[in-house]
Amino acid sequence: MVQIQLPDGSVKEFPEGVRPRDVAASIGKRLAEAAVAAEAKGTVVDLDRPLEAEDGGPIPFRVLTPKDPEALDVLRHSTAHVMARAVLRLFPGARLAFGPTTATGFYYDIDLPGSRTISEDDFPAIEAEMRQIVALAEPFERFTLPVPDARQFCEDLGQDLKVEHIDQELHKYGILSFYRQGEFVDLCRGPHIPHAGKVGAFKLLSIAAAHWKGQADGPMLQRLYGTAFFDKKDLDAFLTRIEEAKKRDHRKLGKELGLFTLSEKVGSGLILWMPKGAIVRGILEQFLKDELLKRGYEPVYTPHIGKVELYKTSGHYPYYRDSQFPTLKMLNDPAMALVAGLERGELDDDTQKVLLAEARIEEKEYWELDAAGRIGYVMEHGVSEEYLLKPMNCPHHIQIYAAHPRSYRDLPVRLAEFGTVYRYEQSGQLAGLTRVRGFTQDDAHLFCTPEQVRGEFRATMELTQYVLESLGLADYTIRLSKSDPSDPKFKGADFAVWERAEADIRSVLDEMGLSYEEAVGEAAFYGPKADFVVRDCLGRRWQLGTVQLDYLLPERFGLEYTGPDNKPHRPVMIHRAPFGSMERFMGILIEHFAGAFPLWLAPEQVRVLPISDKVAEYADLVLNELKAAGLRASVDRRPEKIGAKIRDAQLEKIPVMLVVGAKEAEAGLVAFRDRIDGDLGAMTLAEAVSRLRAEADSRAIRQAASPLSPPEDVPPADQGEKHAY
RNA sequence: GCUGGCGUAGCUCAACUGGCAGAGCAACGGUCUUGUAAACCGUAGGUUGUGAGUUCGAGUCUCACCGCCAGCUCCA
Repeated sequence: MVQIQLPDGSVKEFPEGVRPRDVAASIGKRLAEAAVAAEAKGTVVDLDRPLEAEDGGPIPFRVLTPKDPEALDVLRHSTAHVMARAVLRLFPGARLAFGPTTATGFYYDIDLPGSRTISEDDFPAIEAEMRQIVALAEPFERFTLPVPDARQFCEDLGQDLKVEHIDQELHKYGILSFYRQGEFVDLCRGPHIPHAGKVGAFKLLSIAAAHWKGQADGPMLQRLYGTAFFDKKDLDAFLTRIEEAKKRDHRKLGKELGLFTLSEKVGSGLILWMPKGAIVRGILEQFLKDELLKRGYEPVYTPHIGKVELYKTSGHYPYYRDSQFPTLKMLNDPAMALVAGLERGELDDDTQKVLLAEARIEEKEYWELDAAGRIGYVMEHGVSEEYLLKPMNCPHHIQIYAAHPRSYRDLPVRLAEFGTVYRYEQSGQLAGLTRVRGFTQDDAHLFCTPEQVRGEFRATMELTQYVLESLGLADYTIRLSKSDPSDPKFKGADFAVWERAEADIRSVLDEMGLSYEEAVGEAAFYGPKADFVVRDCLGRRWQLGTVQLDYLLPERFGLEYTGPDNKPHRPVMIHRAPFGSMERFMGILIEHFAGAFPLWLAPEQVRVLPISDKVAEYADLVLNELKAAGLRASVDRRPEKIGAKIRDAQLEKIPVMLVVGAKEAEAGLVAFRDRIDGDLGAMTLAEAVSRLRAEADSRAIRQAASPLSPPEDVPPADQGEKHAY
């Protein structure tokens, strides 16, 4: 007998091998009809999967219906099978790779014969084929085979990617499961819905390429994305939400609202801040600067370039060579003379010989080259100085720390700078403000004693939380990024030190009561870190604020302080940036507010709207009062009707409009119109000003009730692979 | 960097299978003097991303390059 414990706590007995379907039926007919799958002992299983007795007492069990989120996941995975089946019908010879679900749908990686690709034009045909399959409502039938038979079976099906996967990964499981649906059979862990008829609504969303098993040098597969729901209404709501989310895209809003721009003539990934965007960014920077001064930081300024040796010492240069702009090379004087002479073609061999010697250039290879080759050779070897656009600020700040002897009494030293750094990101990776090639970090480096580490780390975490909360950004997760001893990135690291650092961070996070996920291998090469991760309007995850613990760079640069024992000690460094990058943060903030910044951040806070130019003089008076109160204001003097002026101000997302006509001019009033609450009626100018000042000074955040909940998360691939075979 | 898609006026988009590059909004000029989300009339605006090629003829077809978008890989 099998003992089954239902969600209400009651325990029922069934014969050995009873199927979840039977259990559901024993509870009620409607439940049995609605059943999609079941959860037994915390695992989601098919309705036909026999349940076996356990030693540990009754099996916790519940029936999953379309109301349960887990059921949606099962449905989507089954829909992925339906899609794969449709594709195999339309493209005979296609080879299947992986077909997992994601938080919002599913995809299947497919290799088409003859390097054919799928395009969106193929979607209607695939969807039509899928509809036919769904209409047949054929069951998903599970069967198992031992590895050798399973391997042969896949080979017979011509699914050699599956064969490869069995050879490399799955062989260790001994027995593998398959699901059959009509003529279609797929190696798959399951579980699945009982039959295809449960698929209420589905849609293919996009097509893109993906590498087989995520290996950059592996073959490219077609990744076909789709989503499915039990109910068409849910699908429609999902699609509407995607459309709404796209309207928040910071790239679209940034252009519409004149916040920033990009120019092909300047270069990809290089942001040009326009006046309105610069105001918002400037306010954010000032907000943080004020906060840092309160918290004992000292502002510093450092240049945009540094000698390449500096970054060789820090270790950044060798590690990130591929993602840096090339170095700036300065030639020594004789080398420059040599290049200039060669370009004019007027140097005899003797002169060249003399200049080569003066430039300290090895001449053996030189003479084998033609004139152009010689110029290149000299430019390569006659270098006196080589500079790098700084890819991060720490080495400069370290030099400030090291500029004079430090006592333990001076620590912690907290050096802060909005430092602009340059990284040559891969072209395909650039995206609006969120991934760029030049950006400004709200950077600071803390130098402290080992005893101070935990306190300083906690203080910086609290600062970051304060900053995010001040901006109404509550929807973030914290990621503890750790080392990975098997990753060459951490080669030569002292893992005893790393473990201590990771334990320090973990204990601070626990002490603060913060929940976090741990990410192995995500650490910086010099230390573990706690990252604040937020999502953009499309659900993509971005790292914003970060707090990083570093025992390595103080070592590499030989930093010291004198301890109470009058002996030299090594300080510990904390790298931290609450906003992360100003560019990325602005991008996220634009999307967060949908471009409608709260009063204290809005580029234009108030617009005075005269009813006609008969009150132009009064409008100017109002404007001057607003400006005198430190508010960013303008007057709309266009010969338009008031309705048009309101509409335009509303579309520009200006927080407050002050409408003035003859009535107001006569009585010294303004008609106060709020972007969110609408017409609030007439009030004195003084009243309006104090109201505005109060809202701005309190940094209040009011947002129009948004029907748009944040989009669902798109999980990292490793979380999405639960149906990986 | 890789795979695929897309580049037409400042913006949003038209232009049947190759056959005279167009509209709305914005801009500019004028009329109207306006009461809480779009007044009316007119003017101007283009080497169709760049460069080659095919063709009597290219926005449209081919190739290369540049840029953007999605995904993959990467991300100090």
